[in-house]
Amino acid sequence: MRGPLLRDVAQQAGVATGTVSNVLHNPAKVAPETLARVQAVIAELGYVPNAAARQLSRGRSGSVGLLVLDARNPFFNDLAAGVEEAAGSMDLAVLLATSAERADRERLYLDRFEQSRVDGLLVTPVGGSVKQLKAIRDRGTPIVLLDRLATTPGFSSVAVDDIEGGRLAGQHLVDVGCRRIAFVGGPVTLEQVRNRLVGAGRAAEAAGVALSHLATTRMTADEGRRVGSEIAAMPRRERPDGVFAANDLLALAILQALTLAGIRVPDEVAVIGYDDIAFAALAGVPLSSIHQPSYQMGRRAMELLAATMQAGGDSRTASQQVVFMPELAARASTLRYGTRVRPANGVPVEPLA
Amino acid sequence: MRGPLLRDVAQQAGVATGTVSNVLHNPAKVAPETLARVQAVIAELGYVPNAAARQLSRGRSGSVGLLVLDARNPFFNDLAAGVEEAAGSMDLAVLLATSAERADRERLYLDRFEQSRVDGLLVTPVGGSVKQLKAIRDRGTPIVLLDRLATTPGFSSVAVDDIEGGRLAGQHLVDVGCRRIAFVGGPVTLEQVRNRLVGAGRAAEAAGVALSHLATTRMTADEGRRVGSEIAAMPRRERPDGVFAANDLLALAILQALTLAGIRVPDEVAVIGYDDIAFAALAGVPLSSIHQPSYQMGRRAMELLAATMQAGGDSRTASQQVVFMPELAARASTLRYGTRVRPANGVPVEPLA
DNA sequence: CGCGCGAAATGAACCGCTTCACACGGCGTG
DNA sequence: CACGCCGTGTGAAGCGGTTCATTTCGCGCG
Repeated sequence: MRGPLLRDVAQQAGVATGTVSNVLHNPAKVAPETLARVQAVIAELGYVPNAAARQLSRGRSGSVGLLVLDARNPFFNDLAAGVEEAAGSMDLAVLLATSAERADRERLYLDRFEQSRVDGLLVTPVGGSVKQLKAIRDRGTPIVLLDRLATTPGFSSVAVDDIEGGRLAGQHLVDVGCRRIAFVGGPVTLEQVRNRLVGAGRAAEAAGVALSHLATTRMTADEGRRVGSEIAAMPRRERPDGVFAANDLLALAILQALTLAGIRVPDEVAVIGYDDIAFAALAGVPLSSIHQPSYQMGRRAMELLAATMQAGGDSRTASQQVVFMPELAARASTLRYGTRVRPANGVPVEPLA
Repeated sequence: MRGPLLRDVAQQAGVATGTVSNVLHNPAKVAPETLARVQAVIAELGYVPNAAARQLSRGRSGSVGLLVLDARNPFFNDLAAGVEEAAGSMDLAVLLATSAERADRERLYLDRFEQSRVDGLLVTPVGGSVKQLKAIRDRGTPIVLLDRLATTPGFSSVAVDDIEGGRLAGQHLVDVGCRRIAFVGGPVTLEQVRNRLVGAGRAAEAAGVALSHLATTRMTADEGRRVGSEIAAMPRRERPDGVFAANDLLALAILQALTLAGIRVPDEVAVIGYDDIAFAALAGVPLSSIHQPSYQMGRRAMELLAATMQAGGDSRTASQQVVFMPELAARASTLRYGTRVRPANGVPVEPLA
């Protein structure tokens, strides 16, 4: 039941195996009529090259591994699309895997990738596997860290400035007149959460506005609903008049809980999220959010990786850190009547449709 | 710069290559102390097996290919998660790719998968590549079609009954008192859209209710907004009092457009979507939808594929069609005050093979 | 004491392709 | 006319594992 081999094609066409190989990869090096004949035989026999054999003899896989935290998160989907796009134009295949934020799965997939001899690796690290990453890199596989600033020297990375993102969100709430801001998110073991909180804190402090932190155990809709109801249940004068949620899923759930409780958004409470997923703009009250150029980040990361791969063979190239700036996408959930908002850096403010 | 090979490990540990291979795959066949010694050397040298070489000599890849239409669609994310879960428990790796509904990409990835000698293939066909799929199957790779009933004999498939889903949605709108229903979606070249429309048509007809079709060119938020505004702009007596959108993205956009235009949902217009994505329940007015057991579909498809793979080697097994039943998820966007809705039928029905 | 047996280890043959040193005319050039 | 070169082909030597028939050895048993 095994299919025809390259040597079967060669025999059938009356040429050497090397010639068939050339027909496949260097058509220019083959005389026109030979080429035609061989191609005909290939079609006739239904020959399908064996990728494993090719990889083995070539010594390169022609693919890169992409390990993300959560395949269901739109942010990572966009990121992956960007990577794929860039990889495609370089004739590289992308192997995608999800760690689901679990260290054991991260280890598993990193192992698999290394065994597959990927030419490069793009990783959003769960954390804790720095050692393994170093080992892989030291064995010769270029690695670019994603969505996390490389603290460890020797790694390149593409990330977005979460502190600045937090600051933007906090400043925006201040700008629309909030005096008691609540930051919702957690666990703080997540670097992103910490940084966004820090950024918001700076903006609040600078404006002399109070900032509280309502912790969540995870960033899910359930947790958002819970916190939303808690906020709604607070006595009016203690209640925050501005909520900054660490991601859009939380924000949307909070928004819903508040609305259901009869609290007017943005008049009584302004709400802003983070990530600017497609559904943010689709909410009943369109949700303000912090936009990250996820697609571009993916592209850029892949380009950076490619550069490292080129140089990587022999020279120890300096690592690069690319930091993207997040942007404010202001929508109805924060834009109170009569508020005037300074346009954020470059970004079109989108008031109601 | 090349890493240590299996034979280096063997030499260093003073054993034959076969023994090292056994240490890796049949530890039970190796004497305890030899095992320990070899493992120590492996760790010391940082030996990483070469997957290509292993695959070449074993003749199997230990992986399956999964080709979906759209990686950004939550439905496919869930499906993929189900596949991955099932595959994981069978020690199979999943290679994921997106055709983006483009026939050329479908061809490309099918080729790649076949060249990688995947042990099986799960495909949501774009359409038009039936021929290629047949060829691949005839060359010996088991294939299970996803989210589409296999019309071609000889293919197994896992799908959901879209006609029934359409009927459920239509019936629900009838049940909550709608007399003029609009179906929104397109293009009708998509089988799913056609079937949902047919199902809705049956329910409407049976109840003697009018059903119109507002066509869209694509199922995107933009198109939803457009149609939503059009509906809002209609004179009241012509306006539908129930809208069934072919997916949730459309539905959410319509919902938003109606709300923004000051039309009360569900009182003036009831809205129901399809897919029951996570964000449906998070909308300002929680969106009713038709739920598909995407995760289970993924699991089941993988199991079906595994069964085919087992049998596939020699016997020509009968193909199986598994059809899941969609379920109504009734929420605020259709539940008018005082309406009584018959509970939807309980459990997914799987007709046996 | 000789024999058979199972546990442990061996190592050469293969898996299917790419590569590359080399062969073989035919042709323009000095 | 001899030479070198170029356009075409050739085919054997790897690439790095797995497999399996075979060898080795210690031990219980008649």
